[in-house]
Amino acid sequence: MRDVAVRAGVSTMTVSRVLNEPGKVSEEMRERVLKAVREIGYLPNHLAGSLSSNRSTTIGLIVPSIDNSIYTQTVKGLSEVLKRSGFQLMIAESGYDPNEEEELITVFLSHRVGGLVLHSTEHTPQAVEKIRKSGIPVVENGNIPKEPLDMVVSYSNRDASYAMTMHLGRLGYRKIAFASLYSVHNDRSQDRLKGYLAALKQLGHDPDPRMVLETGRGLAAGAEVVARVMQSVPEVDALFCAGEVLAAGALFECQRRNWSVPGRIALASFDDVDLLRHVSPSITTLRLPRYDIGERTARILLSRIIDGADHLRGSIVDLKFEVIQREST
Amino acid sequence: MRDVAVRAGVSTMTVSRVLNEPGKVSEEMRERVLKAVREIGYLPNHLAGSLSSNRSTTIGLIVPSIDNSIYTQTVKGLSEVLKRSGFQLMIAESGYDPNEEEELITVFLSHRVGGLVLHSTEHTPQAVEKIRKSGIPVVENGNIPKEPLDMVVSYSNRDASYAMTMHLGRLGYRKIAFASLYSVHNDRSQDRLKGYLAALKQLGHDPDPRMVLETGRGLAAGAEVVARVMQSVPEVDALFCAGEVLAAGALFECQRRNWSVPGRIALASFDDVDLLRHVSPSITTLRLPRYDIGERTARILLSRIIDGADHLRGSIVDLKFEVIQREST
DNA sequence: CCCGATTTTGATATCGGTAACAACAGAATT
DNA sequence: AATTCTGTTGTTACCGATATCAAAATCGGG
Repeated sequence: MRDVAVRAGVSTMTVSRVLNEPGKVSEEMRERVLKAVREIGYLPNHLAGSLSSNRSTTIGLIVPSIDNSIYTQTVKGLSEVLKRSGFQLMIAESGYDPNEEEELITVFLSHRVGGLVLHSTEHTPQAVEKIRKSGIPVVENGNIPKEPLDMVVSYSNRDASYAMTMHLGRLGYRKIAFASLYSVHNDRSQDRLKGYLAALKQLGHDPDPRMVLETGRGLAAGAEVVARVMQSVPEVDALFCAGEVLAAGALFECQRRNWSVPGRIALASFDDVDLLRHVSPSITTLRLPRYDIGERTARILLSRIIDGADHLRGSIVDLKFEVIQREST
Repeated sequence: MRDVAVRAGVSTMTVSRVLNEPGKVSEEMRERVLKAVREIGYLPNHLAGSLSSNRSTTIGLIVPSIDNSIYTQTVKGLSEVLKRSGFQLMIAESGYDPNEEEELITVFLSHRVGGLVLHSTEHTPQAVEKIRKSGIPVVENGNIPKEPLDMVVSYSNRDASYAMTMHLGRLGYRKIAFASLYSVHNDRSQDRLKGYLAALKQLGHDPDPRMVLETGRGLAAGAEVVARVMQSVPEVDALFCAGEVLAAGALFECQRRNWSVPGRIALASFDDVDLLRHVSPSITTLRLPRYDIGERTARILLSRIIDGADHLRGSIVDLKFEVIQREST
């Protein structure tokens, strides 16, 4: 930068101004400086800038696992909006582990990120403490927590699950089973279960522990879960899989075993991915605002950081979802 | 840091040493400093550290699109290895556009990343120039380019495509069609086509332009492509889809139209994802070392950055792939 | 027990910018 | 014409760490 300043015959301060607040510099200076910048091929040093101004254009994002098609839509939304404002994303995986998450938060804080986005809504007390102390804005994304850290942009897992279960009930299914990922350290799964149970109650169905299943990730887990429930409760007539991979796995297993869907058993899913629309029968599911969550998260974070919009502190954005009725129910 | 130093009654330099080169500090000092660090809850400022030492623990990664299950495995490999060495990943999407890529490279350079990982192997001349000038290590990931920028960790798209086409030929298929994504600005597609054509030649089949198809992304594109080739060349007996989404889309379309697979038409895919194993018929495909690519990329980059392993400059790691024979062929 | 070698610690400059305020010129006000 | 205001540019200090080299402490050997 010094070189640019010398070449343009101005002070470094003027160069800095041309680059950051062009309005405050006269036409003539601006051109001289920009010319020098071009000639030298000068690249500003963001590290120095952030250090000096105590402002950072980096946002830290922690997702449970990067290779999950669900998060990628949100990441895309985030990334696209942030990029437009010259912000960058630092991404890390917590592997569904709150301690790992805490570690990553520490790393991001020491990188002095301007904001944090957390997909999980379960954190260690130390993590909460560190975030509070840092004072940077945070958005939680994966659920609507009881005690938000700061801002929240999400849909309600409970409400979505409730809506789908009610939908199945209204379609006339009497024995609706529910499958989700293991719910330890996963309040999304827990809330989905709550929604299911609340809907059953509303429908006047009796909950049956044999029809509430938990399993791991992957298509194989979906296959396993549908086989399991068909065996233990032969009269089951619908299976609501709280996860699109589980649902797809369940469908493939039904096809293999020649269980007609929805004739023998109806299938419903959580989250709308391309796959569910293209299999036959196409699968009834919930459309969740994954991309929007990313977009809104970015916007609200930028408002806080750039405009200092302190009135947004603690705001909760509960985005809409939709039940998509298809052939599988 | 100053606070810590005062509290421990030492100089900031000693604090810095305790944190970065504990071996060079006496037992006693180390404990005093660590105690003070804990008491104050001190978080080192990475920005300041990087600026001062001119070393960065951030790696920039540019992928064409984040929401592509193919890249996520590589990202995971990268991320896991980097994390172990305390490095962070900055991720951005180029949207398959070299100009956008150049822009992002500039941004990353101004963030003073310690290294760059590019999935694309096509770059603007300015991008190449900037990278050269910066002197930081770079790994290209998506293909093995004719003129590497620096290091390469990849498999050969051409060889993989050749291998699968030969495999189909050896299985006895006589009319093998080929479908890929649009090949403009996409040398992966181009190389896959080359491999296909080379194999046809080797097999003594005549290439037929009606059997070389290009299309967009998504399951619908796969459906469209199989319908198109069946109509224009009814005697086609195999379709090699250079992309796992295309292959899945093609299979679903076959199921819908009751074209038996592989009886009426065989299907082969590129890339091994869980889905292809679980559909019926399961789909013959190529297993590519996606995760390994990430892992190796991270390792080689770290060697360059931490150990200054200059002999690795320009090295090319050509990773192995595998043909997975399944029910669809 | 002293001297040079080695290890440990500290003082200072610096990394590349920006904040804060000072200096100055020309325009507007009185 | 003197005064105030406004807008532009420069000066200086500092952001929070590390590199470098000097100073102090420790050590081993004659």
